[in-house]
Amino acid sequence: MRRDLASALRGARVTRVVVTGARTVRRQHPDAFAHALTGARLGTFGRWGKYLLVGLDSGQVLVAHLRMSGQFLLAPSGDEALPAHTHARVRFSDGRELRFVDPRTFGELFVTSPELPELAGLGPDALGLDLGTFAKLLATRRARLKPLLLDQRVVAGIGNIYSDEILWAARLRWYRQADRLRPVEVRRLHAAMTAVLDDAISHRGSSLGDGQYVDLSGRPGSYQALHKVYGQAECPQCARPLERTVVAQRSHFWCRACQR
DNA sequence: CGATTATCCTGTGCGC
DNA sequence: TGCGCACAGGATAATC
Repeated sequence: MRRDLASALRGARVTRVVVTGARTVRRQHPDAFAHALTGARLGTFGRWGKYLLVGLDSGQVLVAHLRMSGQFLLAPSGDEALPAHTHARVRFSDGRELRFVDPRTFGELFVTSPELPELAGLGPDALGLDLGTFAKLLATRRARLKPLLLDQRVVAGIGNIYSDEILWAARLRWYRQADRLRPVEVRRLHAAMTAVLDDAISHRGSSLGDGQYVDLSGRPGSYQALHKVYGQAECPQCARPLERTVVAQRSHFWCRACQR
């Protein structure tokens, strides 16, 4: 999504902002949000974990999180048909319009200072975390691996799908304690984290049956076809039925034979 | 520090 | 077909 936004909107000038969903812009008054954005030119497009960071020429930053059901959709000039659950619209000087669509309204948008005070406490991004730093981070945590990978304060950017895929690729069980991994296991976990996330991004993400996640043009990703365990019935390695266990209030899929 | 639970919402798919 | 229920990509506050 970051890459899509960057290639479509770098340098675009905001001419009008309409907020129709108060829950979507809830950290600040919608009028203040609209005011901070109107007239700004979009410059840089960053990402920290699951947060999208759009640098504005005003020096401020537009922060977005899609949460469970959020979508960014870019409509061509003249397209007036609004999708259901459109909560915010950002119009550009060339007539195009960026829509934030979000049925469950968990997603959010806000404009803040480049110091990103709202994101204090967010851990380092999972991509770009070197092995040594990752190993130190694990060595200080007693938590089990599945909850640890989901904890954005520890490592930012891994959700329920990818934590399952990463643990399977690393051949590690969800309840292994982070500070008790052997060095070879830490290396496997780090390699799996990097490989799974890189692969998922190059396949443009995972879109499940209800098509919630789509790209800026409304097209689904294709990584779901490569899921090894998430939502699957049997292990692609050993063909045995996968376990499905509730961990940290989420469904976790794992193989009793292949993961230790 | 770590785990567990409830909560914020709407849509979908299932069994009956 | 219609109804009630379980469940869904996430994060956070409260509680133990």
